[in-house]
Amino acid sequence: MDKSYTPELFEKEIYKNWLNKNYFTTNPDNREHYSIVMPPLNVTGKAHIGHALDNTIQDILIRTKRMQGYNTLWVPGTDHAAIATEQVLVKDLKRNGLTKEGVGREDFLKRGWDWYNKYTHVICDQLKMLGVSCDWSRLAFTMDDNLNKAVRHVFCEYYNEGLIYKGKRVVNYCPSCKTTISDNENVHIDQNTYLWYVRYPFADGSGEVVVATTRPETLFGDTAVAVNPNDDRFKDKIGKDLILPLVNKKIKLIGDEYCEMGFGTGAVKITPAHDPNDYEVGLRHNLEVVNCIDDDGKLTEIAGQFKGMDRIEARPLIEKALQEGGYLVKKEKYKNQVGTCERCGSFTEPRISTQWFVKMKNLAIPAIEAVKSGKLKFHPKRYEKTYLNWLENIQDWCISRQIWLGHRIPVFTCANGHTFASEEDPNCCPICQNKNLSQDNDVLDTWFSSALWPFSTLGYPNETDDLKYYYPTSTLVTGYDIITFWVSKMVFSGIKFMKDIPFKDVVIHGLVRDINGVKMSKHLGNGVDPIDMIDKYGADSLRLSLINGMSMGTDIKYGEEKAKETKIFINKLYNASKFVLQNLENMTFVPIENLKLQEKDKWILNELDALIKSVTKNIDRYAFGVATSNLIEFTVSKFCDWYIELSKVDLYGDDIDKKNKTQNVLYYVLDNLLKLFHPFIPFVTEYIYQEMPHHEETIMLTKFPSKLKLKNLNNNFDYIIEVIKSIRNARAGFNVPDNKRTEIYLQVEQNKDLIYENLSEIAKLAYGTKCNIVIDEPKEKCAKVLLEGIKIYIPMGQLVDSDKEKERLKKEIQNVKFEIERSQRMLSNEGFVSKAPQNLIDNEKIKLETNKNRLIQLEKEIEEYN
RNA sequence: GGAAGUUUAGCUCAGCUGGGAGAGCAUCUGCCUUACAAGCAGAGGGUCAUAGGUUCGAGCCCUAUAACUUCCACCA
Repeated sequence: MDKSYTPELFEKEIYKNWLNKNYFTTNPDNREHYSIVMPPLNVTGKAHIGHALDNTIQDILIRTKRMQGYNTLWVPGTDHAAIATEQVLVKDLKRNGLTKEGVGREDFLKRGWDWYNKYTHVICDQLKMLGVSCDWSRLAFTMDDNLNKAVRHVFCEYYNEGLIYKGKRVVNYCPSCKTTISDNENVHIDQNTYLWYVRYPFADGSGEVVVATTRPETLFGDTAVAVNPNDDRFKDKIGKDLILPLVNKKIKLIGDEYCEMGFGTGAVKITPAHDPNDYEVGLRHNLEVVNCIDDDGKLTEIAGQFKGMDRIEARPLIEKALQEGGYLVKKEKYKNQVGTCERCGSFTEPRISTQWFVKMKNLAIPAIEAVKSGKLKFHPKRYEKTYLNWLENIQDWCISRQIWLGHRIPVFTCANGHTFASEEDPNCCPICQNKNLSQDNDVLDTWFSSALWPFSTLGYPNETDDLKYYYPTSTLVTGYDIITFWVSKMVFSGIKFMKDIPFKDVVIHGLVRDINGVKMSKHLGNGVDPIDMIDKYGADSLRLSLINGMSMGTDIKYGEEKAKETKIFINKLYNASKFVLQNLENMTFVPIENLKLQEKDKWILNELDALIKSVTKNIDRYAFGVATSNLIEFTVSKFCDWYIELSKVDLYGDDIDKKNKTQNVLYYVLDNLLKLFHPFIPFVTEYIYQEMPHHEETIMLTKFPSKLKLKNLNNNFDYIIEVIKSIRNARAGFNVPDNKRTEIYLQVEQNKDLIYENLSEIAKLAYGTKCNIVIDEPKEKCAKVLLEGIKIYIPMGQLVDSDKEKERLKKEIQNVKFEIERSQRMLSNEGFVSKAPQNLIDNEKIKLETNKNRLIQLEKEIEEYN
């Protein structure tokens, strides 16, 4: 082994070997299954740190379950990310002086496929660097033939059941991406703008109505002004005609509850084409729908002189025109929220258009029930609220997008006007056999295909063995940001088409933010590149740094420092392993249960047993951050700081039997520790494991440690640790440098066997040359340490300062007195004595007794100084 | 406007069903002890946001308050 941990020397090689040996590939058998479908990766570029987190968590689960004997399947996959990819391609075309319309749909789609073929392996290779143990032979893509088939099948099922319909709705439209976007993709941001007060005169000259608006450019699409029917100010004027400023068209003043009485001027302009509420009002009052903004976000003909201008840019000019026409009453500063496109950031326009929808009400009901009944669980539980809240207020799902990349809506119309959905591309109309067919131009929302992910990747709509065996999957791991986007859609789709929920546990993690808690973005350049971290610190360091200390569902502040710190820890583990391996020469392997263990051995095995329990428990409850903290704590503070140091006594000693015993324990503990660590840091554990004697082919297929079968591990070796620590403390109190070793004298009253067994250990770890058992106090000038059942003398000649020593004793007396008081207070509290558990009370009594004895000793001691 | 989360050492955060406050980094002191100086040993540092309440006992449960963060929502 190299001097220190150098992951770049072995990570790639190890992964290649795992792949070659097909360890990740699996098929149905008679074991219990554990399956996960990977949230599909967007084929738009590089993996980001969120991918690293999400996939590390999944890999931890898969690797643990695999070692625990389950048939573990992890299906990887990619998503066509229609809008994002289309944008990139359009930009690319533009650079070459082309347009998508220019090259045509067919050619454009071909370019899409070229893109996917080119970039799929980029992101997959990056995941491989992370060490993910998914079954690459099953890599799925949302536009694969089979997934395509699933999408069309599902669409037709919905369609034929009447759950899909075409309708007019006001939807969010991004003029820059030139497509409809879902409510979820419409991001509201705060905006400082103005409120324009505009005068709408009555046609008969009998005064005016003033309305306030934040969007004067939509004025051209106004087809009414609404007031509250109970508003005395306007009551009798309802039904009269108003003149629409600039357009000089007559529109009606209508009464509608939608207009709140106390709000604003009491009157609101109604633009059915460009506001969802106004559209509703329009329906109630049979208003005309006038589009004044076109597909490009430009004003239409109705805007007269402003025709062809961008809606936002036209604003100041419209304001000017209103002013000149005497229509502008005033303009005041105003703060409100506007919708922007999640992808490109441009202002979105609510817009009336014809779209395809899925009726959601009935689909949502069983999806709600699945969570409420406890069949489907979220971890942490609080995210069930997000999920339920959304489903309980569900709106119909707009599934059509006006782009080309993606699954084209399989609805056809023949020359005779028959419309039908078809799973296969049809030759003729099933009603009239007419061969002149045209297909709907829109494609489906990408979430339509990802909604089917847990079963489409397993072969649906075919009834495959995979589907029978692995569905429902076990766990879904994802961020809280797509609970509504994706998780909920998979649940109702699964229930609808597979008659069962798609997974039993949903594990929600937080977002990875930068070290200041700011969301990482290209724009800010504050992103941490996971590949960069892997290059610098190794994949294991990246993985562990993301997981350690994390608590599920809350955001992580992440900076390079964390990977750096983690690498230092892994180096420690690496070196401890190296120490063990270097000292196993001539070891006679003995099964641990056949060894006659020493107290220190029992102690470390006891600690190991506790570790196994807590790691297993915390993985089961998805508290990975706690599991790794425990592992690290054990490694550093138990194994390295104590057991390895203690082991040196026997390893370097003359007693062959003791040496062999210690070698076996070291081996046993390291072997278990590596296995416990493997799911979290797979590479380095495999690397070290391969250096171990008696190893199997790979650590990843070994059995995950379970509770030790050893008996009688209980012991009080902690007492020895206390002895050693108190000697170190006493020395430090006198500023004795660590390299100045002294003899140590012990007056032993209790725990004699334990102490005698560990005399060399105490000497070694407490900077002693030797421990001597004495009956009487030594004549030399010594620092004294008094513990329960033992008096320790450290001869330090000139270094001992009686005043200092007295100070130290005084301080100790103070502490002990405080402890005694505390115990007495508790034990004299009747409530405590009558209600607290017995073991607590007993403990307290013992403590009180011990401290009382100690106080007597200490006081005697200080007496001697005086 | 509705909802959720966070608030613990100088910094980043752990702390499972309530039973004497923890880690890492940073700081200070001493050590190149043959696994590791990317290290070892020791030390300092916290009215667990505030105010009440429940309890024999509260970082943890309840109620208010404050600050920050996030999600959802069509208010001109």
